[in-house]
Amino acid sequence: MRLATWNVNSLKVRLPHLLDWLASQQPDAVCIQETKVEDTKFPREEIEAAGYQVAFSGQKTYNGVAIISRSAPEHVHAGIPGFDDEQKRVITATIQGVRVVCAYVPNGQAVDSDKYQYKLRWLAAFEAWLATERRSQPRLAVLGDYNIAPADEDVHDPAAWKDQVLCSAPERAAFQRLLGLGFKDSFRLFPQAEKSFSWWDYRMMAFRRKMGLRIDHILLSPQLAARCGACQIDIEPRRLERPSDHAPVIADLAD
DNA sequence: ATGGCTATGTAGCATAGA
Repeated sequence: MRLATWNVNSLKVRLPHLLDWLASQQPDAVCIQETKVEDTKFPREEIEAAGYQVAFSGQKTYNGVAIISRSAPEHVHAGIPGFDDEQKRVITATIQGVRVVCAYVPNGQAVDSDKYQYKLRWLAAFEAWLATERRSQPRLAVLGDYNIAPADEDVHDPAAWKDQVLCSAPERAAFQRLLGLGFKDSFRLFPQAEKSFSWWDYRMMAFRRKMGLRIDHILLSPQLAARCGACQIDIEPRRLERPSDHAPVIADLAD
């Protein structure tokens, strides 16, 4: 089973890239973030024509998440239960017996901002919910844009990013608490090239200069981690015309 | 160098991203 996550930064603009990528990579399920589209305007037909099914939770302009899968998504649920949030950041579905959580963690803007406080509150609610899910779902995968670079090796310039949003100690601690629930960061289950990143700023030719961060992650419960044979970041879509600023991350699980 | 791109909503720029 091939699982993937990709922040597309507008599903409308990136739909051609996504359809090409589905055809070339043949994933079984893809978690999409920043669709930026209302549910009534979701491009369902185009994706279904490519042989995939969809579950989505979106809004105008901002946020928005979707799960695209070969087989029918079952037991679909949007949001974090018990956490009141107008921002559409989570959708969950069972696919081929795997409970798949697609998450778009708040960016946080700056460590001294209200949005940063919202990010930390959001992460606390997310952790509490995943702790309960872990008990009932042995095959649990949490994919998405975490907006957290877990360690300095995930940052092109750790000194410049020290204590900045995406890299601050409270955010990294929140990420470690998720790992503390028993999840594995699938990317780090394997040897990886240095300067492996999943996001590069649009400005300053950051991609060409390899100035990025690794903030998109695939967390796997122990039972799934034991089945994981590979995890990679596919930077090819970042080279295209009018790319998303994020690259997809792919994990392969043995059947 | 505190900018530098890009997308959206909306018709000039403001907001947000990371």
